[in-house]
Amino acid sequence: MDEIIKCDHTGRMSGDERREQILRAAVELFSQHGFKGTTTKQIAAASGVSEAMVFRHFATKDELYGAIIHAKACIDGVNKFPWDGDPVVLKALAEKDDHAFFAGVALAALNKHQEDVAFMRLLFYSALEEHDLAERFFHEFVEQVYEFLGGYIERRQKDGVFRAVDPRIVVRSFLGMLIHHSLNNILWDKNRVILDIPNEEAAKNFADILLRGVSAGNSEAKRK
Amino acid sequence: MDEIIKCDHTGRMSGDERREQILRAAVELFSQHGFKGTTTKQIAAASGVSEAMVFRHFATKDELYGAIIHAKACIDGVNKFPWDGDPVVLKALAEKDDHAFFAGVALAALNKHQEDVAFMRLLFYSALEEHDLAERFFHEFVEQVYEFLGGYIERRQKDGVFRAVDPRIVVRSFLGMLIHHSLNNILWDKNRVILDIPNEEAAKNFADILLRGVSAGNSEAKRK
DNA sequence: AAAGATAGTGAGTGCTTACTTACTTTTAAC
DNA sequence: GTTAAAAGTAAGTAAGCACTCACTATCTTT
Repeated sequence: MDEIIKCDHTGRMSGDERREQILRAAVELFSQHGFKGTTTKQIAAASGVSEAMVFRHFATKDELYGAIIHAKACIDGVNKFPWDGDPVVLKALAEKDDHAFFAGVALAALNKHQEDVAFMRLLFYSALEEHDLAERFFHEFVEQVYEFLGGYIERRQKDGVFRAVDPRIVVRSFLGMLIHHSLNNILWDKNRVILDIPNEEAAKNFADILLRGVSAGNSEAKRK
Repeated sequence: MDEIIKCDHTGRMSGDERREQILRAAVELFSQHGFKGTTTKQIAAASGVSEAMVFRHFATKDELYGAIIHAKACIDGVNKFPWDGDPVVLKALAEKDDHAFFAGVALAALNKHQEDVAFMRLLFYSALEEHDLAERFFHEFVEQVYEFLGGYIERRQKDGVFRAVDPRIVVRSFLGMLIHHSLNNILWDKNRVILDIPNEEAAKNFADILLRGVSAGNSEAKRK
């Protein structure tokens, strides 16, 4: 009869609601202090419940970590490219508009990094601590990015637009620019002392440098 | 009279010797498991002494970490560029041989990263855990790299050889290629599944892409 | 209103942590 | 050869850790 939306953060919650809240708190804390640097007590406090409740939902701390991986991988879409469905990128891809394509990919990636700092930090912690997330992320996501971007570059090489370089080196260079830029903003230069530019500008510049860097030369044809 | 060199690793050591051994063990362990993931018991065991000895040399775990920072920063030369004193880079710098310069810088950096994986990991842990090392490294090293490389780029722009781009973006792109490549090899793709090339080749390719990417062009500019 | 299920807790468990104390062994200077 | 400093340790300590258990409060179903 009365289907009141439960938005009170204080009282008793349904199992699923509480489970998600614990998960959210754990993501935040693990991303801030790492797996070993976060205590179950902290997680309980951040979720507004007793420690016992945390262990009712997740048998061990490791299982909680595993659930985070699952949630991030399946729901949040680790398997999905940040530029998936982006009309600008899609159009550029179809029309072989190199600059729009690489700038679009770059912008989508930079925006994603900026929006989900917690996930970025989690990813780096998991790589250092050698948890599953890092390996999984690498195989399920990074390798596909190399395939996708590398494939595009290969096609453009066949078109005679890009010069002959190992496409994987080109992808590495490009991802290097993007990820290093985001990493700088997240980890080292949070106040953007060295370089403070909007993502749009950064994306354009990175795409520009890369494309000029791999173009077959200006005298030749551009499009086939 | 008898000045026998002490090289036995088993028996009693002088204070300084033991201190250094503890430091070495701590560097290795902190770089592997992070600050919070390493116990003083582990450090003691790895140094071949009791835990009490660790605390005789370093009053707290934090002080031990501080000593590592100091050692890495002052002795190991965080303030020094990996390419400092490199004859190839020096010659290229004097002769304004752009490709030799950037390839030389890249190679020196990549080699340094490969040789001192422990330091790289320590640096990333400290950035995530927000210890002093990260901030110090940034201010005492990274900012100088931007100044050094940015200065070179600026000069070449005045020479009319490089096109007009914010030099800091160029530096970020270049460092991005280098650091991301090393990071990939250290953290994610240890078996070099995606890309397995010697540092020389990587350095050449990165320099190549960057230089073509920022060159003023032999006939005409491309955009704008 | 009774009953069963579920949300929730306080007060533990045994183990590990960073750090200490009281004590013994080795070295070296006189 | 005595002695005093320095190298070294075994056996602690209190606090903190992941995790448990016995129990209560609240909701839902009938």
